[in-house]
Amino acid sequence: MKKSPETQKLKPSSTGDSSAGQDVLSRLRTDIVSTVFEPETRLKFADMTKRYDVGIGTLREALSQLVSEGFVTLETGKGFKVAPVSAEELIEITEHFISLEKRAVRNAIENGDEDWEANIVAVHHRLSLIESLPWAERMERHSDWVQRHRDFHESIVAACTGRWLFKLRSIMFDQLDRYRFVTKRAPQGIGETKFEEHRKIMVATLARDADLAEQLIEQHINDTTDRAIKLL
Amino acid sequence: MKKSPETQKLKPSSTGDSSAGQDVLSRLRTDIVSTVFEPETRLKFADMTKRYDVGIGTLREALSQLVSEGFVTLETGKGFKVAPVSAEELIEITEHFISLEKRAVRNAIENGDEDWEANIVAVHHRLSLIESLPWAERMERHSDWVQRHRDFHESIVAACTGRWLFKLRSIMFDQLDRYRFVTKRAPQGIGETKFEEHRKIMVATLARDADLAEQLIEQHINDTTDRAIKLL
DNA sequence: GTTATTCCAATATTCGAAAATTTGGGTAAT
DNA sequence: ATTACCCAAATTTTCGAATATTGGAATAAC
Repeated sequence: MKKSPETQKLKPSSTGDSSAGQDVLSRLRTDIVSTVFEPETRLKFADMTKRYDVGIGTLREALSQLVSEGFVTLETGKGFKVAPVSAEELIEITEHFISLEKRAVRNAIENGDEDWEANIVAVHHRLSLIESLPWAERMERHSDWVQRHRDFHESIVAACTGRWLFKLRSIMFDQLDRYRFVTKRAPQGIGETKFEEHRKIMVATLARDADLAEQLIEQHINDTTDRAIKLL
Repeated sequence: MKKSPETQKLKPSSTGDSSAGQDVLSRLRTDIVSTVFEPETRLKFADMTKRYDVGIGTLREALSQLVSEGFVTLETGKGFKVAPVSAEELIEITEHFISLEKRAVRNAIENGDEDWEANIVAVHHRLSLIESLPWAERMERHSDWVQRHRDFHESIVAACTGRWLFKLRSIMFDQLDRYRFVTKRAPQGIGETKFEEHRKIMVATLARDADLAEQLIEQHINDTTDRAIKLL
């Protein structure tokens, strides 16, 4: 099983633990978030082994982790399915995420150093490169956007000293990503609004204004969720 | 591979999805929580397959889930290790658990029905059977106690309607369990105190007194954590 | 004596064949 | 027409052999 060269794709803020099995986990998660597999879809091994070119065992291992993360459900004997989505769940996830993210931002602002600041600026720049693109082009690179958007919000709270606070907010963020895909079909105008919101969040964070940063993030997330519910 | 009859062991409040693979996950988690494997211990497949009498693949699948749950770490190529512990982490986990549990209890008290109440009483009784035992005997059945203690606290918040609130509080509870084992070496007197605390929590919950239940739980958890830190 | 290299044993990782389970449909009995 | 039962196909679950990787000891080079 030769590794194709494109595996070497850059992963800026990722842990960097390359491995055949970890790759399929990552790809699977991205495919679910990007709704390549719709909610409730049965994930059959026969199809999957061909799509990802790995053995049944390896696939099973990746799927098992996604069960813990809440992306996939497992009924013994019936196999794996993509977890369902609902407006109700979106609302709850949003609630928890905002609560955790606000604490994480405050913590990060208190503890962040110069490297943290520099990374935010760098990652925001990468995000803005896609967000300032014409709508059609931006849509083509949607999966890139998903990754960079995640990186941006993560960079903001990267200096958070609470390991579990960070972990819990990341779980919730990944879940929100599942719902965010809906806004992919949103009208064109939204793009610019989000672009501006991200910039404001960055500025407030770098200015160490925790109150403002908290407030902006809360608005930013609530706004996205409201829009998503209407399109759900 | 014939299923031994004792597999039919009763699992009161569990999901009830019996399966060879799920069993080993459950057993493995219990063993880690019960510190059968000390933190930082390497989890070698050669030993494990004999201990749990399952294949490598099945074991790997269970370990993968435990990585997501935070009990185990995985360094690619180097294998699985039991996650480390620290007083710092214990404090943070306690903080998050109390915050989540308080919300979950209040929610459960608002939404619980008669079945919920009946289950609490039943599960508490099972717990009390062990907790009222002489100290020496109780220690012998420590792993039973771990399970029943978990079931008790879970039954209290079982009626919580927030699926993710319940899930997040469960993640934190399981993590706390890892640290609770330390109190296994605590002086004898503690047992009776905890016994009484559990009873009070049950009574307050059944009386639908959310404020009191919240307060009792907070004390109960903080007390356990304080004791654990001293013994760490 | 120290550093670098090679090799080997121990271990982790991956895979697909075999066993066990579920699903769907066809047949017979009511 | 409806239910119960059984069989066959499809699918999941489990396992251990085959492969790849790591760590360290023995040897060689400096």
